[in-house]
Amino acid sequence: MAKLTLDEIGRLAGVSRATVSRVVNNYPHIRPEIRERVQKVIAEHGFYPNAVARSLALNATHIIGLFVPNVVRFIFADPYLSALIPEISRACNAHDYTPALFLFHSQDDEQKQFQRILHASMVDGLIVTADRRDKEFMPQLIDRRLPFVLLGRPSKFSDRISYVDSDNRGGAYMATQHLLKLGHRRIAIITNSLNTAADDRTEGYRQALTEAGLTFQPELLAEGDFTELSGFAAMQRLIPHRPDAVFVVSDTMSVGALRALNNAGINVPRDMALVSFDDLPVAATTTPALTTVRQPLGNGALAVATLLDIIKSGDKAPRHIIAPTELIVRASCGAVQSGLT
Amino acid sequence: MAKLTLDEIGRLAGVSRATVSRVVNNYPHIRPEIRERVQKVIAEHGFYPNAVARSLALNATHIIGLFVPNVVRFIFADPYLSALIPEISRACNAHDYTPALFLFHSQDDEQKQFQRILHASMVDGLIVTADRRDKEFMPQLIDRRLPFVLLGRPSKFSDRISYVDSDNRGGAYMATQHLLKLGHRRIAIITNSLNTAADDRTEGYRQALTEAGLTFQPELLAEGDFTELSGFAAMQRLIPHRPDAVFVVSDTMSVGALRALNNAGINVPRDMALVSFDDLPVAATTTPALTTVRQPLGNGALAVATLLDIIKSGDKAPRHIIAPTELIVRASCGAVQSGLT
DNA sequence: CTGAAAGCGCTTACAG
DNA sequence: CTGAAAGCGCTTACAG
Repeated sequence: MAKLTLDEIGRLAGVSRATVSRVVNNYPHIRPEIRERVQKVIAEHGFYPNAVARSLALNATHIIGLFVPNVVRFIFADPYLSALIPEISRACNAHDYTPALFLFHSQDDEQKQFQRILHASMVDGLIVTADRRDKEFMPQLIDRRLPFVLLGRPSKFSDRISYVDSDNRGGAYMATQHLLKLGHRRIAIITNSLNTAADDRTEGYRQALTEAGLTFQPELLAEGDFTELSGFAAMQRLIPHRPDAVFVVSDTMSVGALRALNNAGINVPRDMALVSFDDLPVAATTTPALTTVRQPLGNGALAVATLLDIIKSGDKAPRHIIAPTELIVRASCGAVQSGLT
Repeated sequence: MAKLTLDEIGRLAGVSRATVSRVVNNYPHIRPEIRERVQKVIAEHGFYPNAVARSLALNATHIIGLFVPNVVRFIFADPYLSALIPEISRACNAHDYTPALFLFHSQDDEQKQFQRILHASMVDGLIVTADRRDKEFMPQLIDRRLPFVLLGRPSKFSDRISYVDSDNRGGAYMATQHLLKLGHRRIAIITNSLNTAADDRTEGYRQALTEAGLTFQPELLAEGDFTELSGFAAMQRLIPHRPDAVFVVSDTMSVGALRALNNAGINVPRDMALVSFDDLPVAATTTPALTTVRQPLGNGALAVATLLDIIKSGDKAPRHIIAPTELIVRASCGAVQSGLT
């Protein structure tokens, strides 16, 4: 079947293409008999408006881009992206938008394509995952006035950028406070300095310590890089310093940490309390940590909703969404405590 | 900066928009001084052709869709999609195509969007992941003449469809033969009937048994559903039948199988040989099976290449790509045997 | 309520 | 080698 156009449908129904267009777009003021005549022709012959022509006329494509600089970091680290992509897809489907992928595997990729994405008008907006290398992109993105939402707190320009972030500081604060309430005093942290999420979690940890009258002990902080292996190594470095509890800023690293504890014959939770921060909106298949901070709402879906709000309202005022976290206490007490901070 | 058009660049350079278009598209027969004049204007003011207008004029969008019916199956099963998506993205980037996602989370999603994808001309082609529910889509896809490539062997219409598949039968045959050579005779299989990949792997297993003069023992076959947990349960059902080796048709299920063996105090590989089939093109972070069948080339990249070949050549003759598998022997012998079948 | 016409920003056959 | 013009398939202000 050849693709039909508005013109041809119009001819078949004995009306102009303008009228067919109006029928298709549910424009209200059309004589009922005309509307029906057109609808009948469409039902018989099938008609699907050409999306490209529509986009050109309306200057909007209904496509939003997922822009991920530095993908490699994710692929070899944790399943963040794997959870994010289906979530964004789902949210887009619900709003009749199509997600396009701009995952950059090399600096080369980035250079070559960023300008094109920015200027070719093929997307109505962008969801950008935060990365240390943000800074290169942000000024241009801001300048271009292309609607976009950052996933994660930006390290710069926060007042001029819309973003969706987890309450990393609050979650880490809850986690640490939980450990303090259990009576622990030598609470270690496995963290890193790869993104603002880790920064904020470290800050929440320190804040809880300080408020409890404890001073931060540098030897109880070990850095990883979000991989399981780095969690393992970090825990091994911590063990000699005899922590009685550890807060791990990512679930994947906590798998490694747990293994290191097992290897050392340290039983969790009997000999050592462990709380991890779960990045995944979707329930992870295996959450190894006994107690975990996680986030009930998916940031990806929030980002889509925020982006579409910006696109549709035309109001570019920056939105800052901080999604609440909750503490899931497993093992002994088994209760689920939920709380906003 | 306002977006410039061909017309405006033309005005600035004192030429027609046709000439600017030719310069931008590297049309050869242009007087050098004119070309330079135009290029200078473009360099000064910046110009990025509007992708949508271009698509309309050329009747090609340079977008290809990744069409995944029944996503849920993947999300809760194994990391197949997580590996596939970045791979497809990468291949698209390399060819200056943009991947769009059509992941369907519900039957509703599918119904609503499939027709639109098919007819709206927003994609130049589709990569479709094979699924038991293919049959609903295939006839329409074929009818519509939209170029597409199936990832996996179709259960129907194979002669009229282009597809990229792993050599599942060959790989399973190799795996089983390997176990036979090691002297095993009671070789169990953990498989399922969820897709043709599993079917073909089961067939390769049976073929190797038959050629070795063994008869297939139904009690040595257990079904799972690609999840780790199902592998665990399947292994538990097999243990009473005292296999001396087991071939697991997916890596994820083999993790579960391994756990069941551990629980039962059966040591791998000392007391029981285990070979798994690794679906992941990217080296999996943790391949638990000691010996594994895997595939060096990513099917996603092959699918992109095949699809673009169809699109660009205009030749719709079905392509059937069977990617070779190799047996990676770990543990004791440690050698890597590679072979086509 | 409906149609003719202009416009969205490109490409390219055609004429010169 | 270059430009005027038609065309891609829609939308919508304008006129009636």
